[in-house]
Amino acid sequence: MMLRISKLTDYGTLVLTHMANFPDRLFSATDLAATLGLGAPTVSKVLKTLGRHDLVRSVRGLHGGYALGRPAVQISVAQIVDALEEQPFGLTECSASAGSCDFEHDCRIRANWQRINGVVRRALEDVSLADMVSPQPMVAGSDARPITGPQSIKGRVAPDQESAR
Amino acid sequence: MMLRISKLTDYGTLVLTHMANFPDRLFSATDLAATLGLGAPTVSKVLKTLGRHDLVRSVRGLHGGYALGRPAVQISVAQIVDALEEQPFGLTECSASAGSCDFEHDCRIRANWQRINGVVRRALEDVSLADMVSPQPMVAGSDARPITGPQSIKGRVAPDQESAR
DNA sequence: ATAAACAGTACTCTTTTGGTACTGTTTAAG
DNA sequence: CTTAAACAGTACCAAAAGAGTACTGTTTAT
Repeated sequence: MMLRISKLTDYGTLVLTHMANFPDRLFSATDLAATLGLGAPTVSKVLKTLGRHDLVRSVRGLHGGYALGRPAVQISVAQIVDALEEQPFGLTECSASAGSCDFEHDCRIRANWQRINGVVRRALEDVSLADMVSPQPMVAGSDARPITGPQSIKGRVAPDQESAR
Repeated sequence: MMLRISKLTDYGTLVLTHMANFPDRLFSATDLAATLGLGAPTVSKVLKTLGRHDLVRSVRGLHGGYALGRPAVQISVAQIVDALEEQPFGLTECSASAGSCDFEHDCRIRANWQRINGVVRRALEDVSLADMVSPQPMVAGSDARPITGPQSIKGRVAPDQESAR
């Protein structure tokens, strides 16, 4: 069960998306928790972390609360992921296995993983909080498509590929 | 520490890549383990799983071993991931949180995550084992690009997205 | 002064992973 | 027909990561 974002990150997008709907209001953590059906301490934790990364702005004291740190258009999913999964980002750690990798194949593999990382990364960067809120971004007919249930590609992999190069 | 592939999957690509270098040989699990510096039982486990998904073919008995189940060009990273992370694929489970999601925002978020999933998925599909072995595939000018170190987008989010297609 | 909120730390419980052990089953070779 | 080298399958264990909670500050409007 991998290649998943953590629940915390999921909560983060939930919370932020909700807040993006009312850009002017100030939300208390308990408020948000109640509205979204999450645990109050959990939401608190998420907000605090988001605050550390300037994705939300906090107002302390009585009648305090949280608001987005900047306009929703300027917050990408990638940034949310970065904030909540304290990690340099990357599908592989690749190195961790120490002396297990640089035998003969001198890790051309790593280069390829980095390329894949790049694509994934961009996918996350290209979706903003504002997109999450507004009806149908779909940004150009580009990536929409029946990508939803691809399981049996069998034989049609690494597509046209010969035409390229 | 998420948005990572599991080590098992990492090992899988390692093993398969190595095998792809010698399409004709038959590799024993212990052989591969020794060559790649991994634990023999671990490699065995990985190979068995890969076999269940027809990514490798096994020959039993003395002098038996494993070979690729089909040409390296027809094996995508997506397929390896699918095989080794028994999971329907998807960055979020989205549903698991039961009654925590469908309040007022009626999950437009989910739709967006699915879109992101699609992009990620395609990135994984577009890299084949053959690509891992050969010098520089880079598929076509499409997804390649200076994607390597994007961190500070700040204010430039959800861009013009491709014009292409 | 007080109460409602954020801030920070530390801890616990559960799940998932990664890895190992053990017991079959198959088959070439002597 | 016995043996040894390989795959096949199951079950298990230990370590790490996630997720959530509790508790103790600090700030500030009333």
